[in-house]
Order: sequence, then C-alpha cells, then structure tokens
Amino acid sequence: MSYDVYDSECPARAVLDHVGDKWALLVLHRLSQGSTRFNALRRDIPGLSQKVMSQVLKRLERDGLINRQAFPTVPVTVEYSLTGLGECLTANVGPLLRWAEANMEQIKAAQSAYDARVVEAA
Amino acid sequence: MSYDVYDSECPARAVLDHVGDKWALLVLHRLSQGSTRFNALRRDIPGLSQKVMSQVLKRLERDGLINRQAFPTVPVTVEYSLTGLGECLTANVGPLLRWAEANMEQIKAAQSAYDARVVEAA
DNA sequence: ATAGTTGGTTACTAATAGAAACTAGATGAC
DNA sequence: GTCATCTAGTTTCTATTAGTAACCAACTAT
Repeated sequence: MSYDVYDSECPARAVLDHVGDKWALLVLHRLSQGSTRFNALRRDIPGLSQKVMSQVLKRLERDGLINRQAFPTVPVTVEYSLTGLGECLTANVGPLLRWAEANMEQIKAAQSAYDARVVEAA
Repeated sequence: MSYDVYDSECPARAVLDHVGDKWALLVLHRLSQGSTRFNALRRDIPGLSQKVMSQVLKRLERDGLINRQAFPTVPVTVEYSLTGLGECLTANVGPLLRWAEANMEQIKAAQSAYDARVVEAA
C-alpha cells in the first residue's frame, strides 16, 4: 500500500502535522545529538514552555519517533532518546535546519524588500 | 555572521516557524513540480482553505521563497513559482515528505501500540 | 438572467499556543 | 524547622491562530 501526502484522508497527513511543527523539528534535532532529560531539553530550547514540550514529547513518543525512559531516582529523572525510526527521520531534518541557518541573510533581505514594496503600494 | 536555530532571538527561528508548517511544506513541494495558479494549487492540496492558502503564500513570498506573478487576463490569473532560494529549500523538503509516505506503516503500528499501552494503564 | 470562472477578503467560531502558577516528594542551605 | 531547589510534569486562563462559510468584483458562456 502506498501513501500520498496530498490526499487529505491519507494518514501521512497526520504525521506531517506532527513533523511539520517548529518545536518538533527542534526537539528531534536536539535528540539526534544524544539522549536528554526533560529539563535539559527545555534549557536547550529556550521559548518552549513545559506544557507544549510535554505535548510535543507525547506526540513524538506516540508516533514511535522517540523513547521515554523513567529512572527511579529521587527525584525521578526521565530520559528521552530517538528510536531507530526517529534517527532515520532526523537525517532529513538536519539539512532543513542547516538550510535555515545558512540562508537567513537572503531571507531577511527578501523580507525587507517585500515590506518596502508593500509600504510603497499603500 | 552565523545563526543558531536554538537561540530564541535568532531570526532563523522565525523562518523555521514558516517552514515548519504542514501547509507550507505541501505548497513548496507542489510548486517544486512546476508553476501553479492559485485555484489549481487549492485543488491539488485538498483541505487547505482559501484564507489559509492566501496567508501561507504571502508569508512564503515575503520570505523570498516563491514568486507571485499576476497576468492581466480576464479574469486575472496569478501564477506562483519557486525562486532560486525556494528551489534550494525544497531540495530538503522532498526527502521529508517521501520519508513520511514511506514510513507510515511503522508509525501507524507505533501509534496503535502506544494507545494500547495507555488504555492498559488507565 | 443565471451560473461559473478568476483570486482573493471578511466575519465568525473552534481549536490551539503560550504564560504563569501549582503539584509532589526528596535534598540541601540557613 | 522551614525555605528554597531539584525532578517532571499538570492546570488554568488568555491570546493567537486555524478553519468554515459567505461574500466581493469583473468577466464569459449558456
């Protein structure tokens, strides 16, 4: 059976909803650098609130992209890591992030030019 | 000057907000297959409303990823196409969509297993 | 006349994102 | 003793966004 992301009934659309998410992309990329605990992840990704992070982690775990492992320490520590499937995905996410970093100057220039055009038209 | 997507003040974060968007990914991928008009794009991507599409296209145009060209036909037709920058980006988006399509079976299995575990725990 | 085409915008509502406070159970500082 | 801090979250509330449906102008074909 094959899937087509353009089909709105396709379950791949649901996955794209998770993968095509700024926080999920950042979390996956961070985990590709090694297993990380909840709060460490939060410190590494400023701006991501505890609530949203907990939601993102649950979705990614449900999709089989990350593992959640709780250790009975005091206080309990929880470690998140990529599954094989997740690793396979992050191989495709890395280039996207590197592209964003590498092409920022061009994008900022395009935005300024666009804004100037809009102001002129108004 | 270099950028770091983990920095919440980094403008690359703003771009990631646009790129890390399910509709933007689909639109960019569709345009990588050739220039397309507004309504044709809408027909090709079922589930994407006119309002959201118009917003997505404006953001992508502002970021310098797509061109908007209006022809003075009757009624006016508008053609959207990738810029050089956009083409460069979609080279990284394609693999992501293909990954989603290729790994759906595994993801669905993971979701079922997760849901079964959650029900059992409840 | 009426329906259909083009590319949008507007108004309204439902869902989500985000900020801030709170939980519990144990440890360390004063 | 008690106050602050660590852990990993949850809860509550509000602000933003996503989505649905209707509407717009200008024109064509029936």
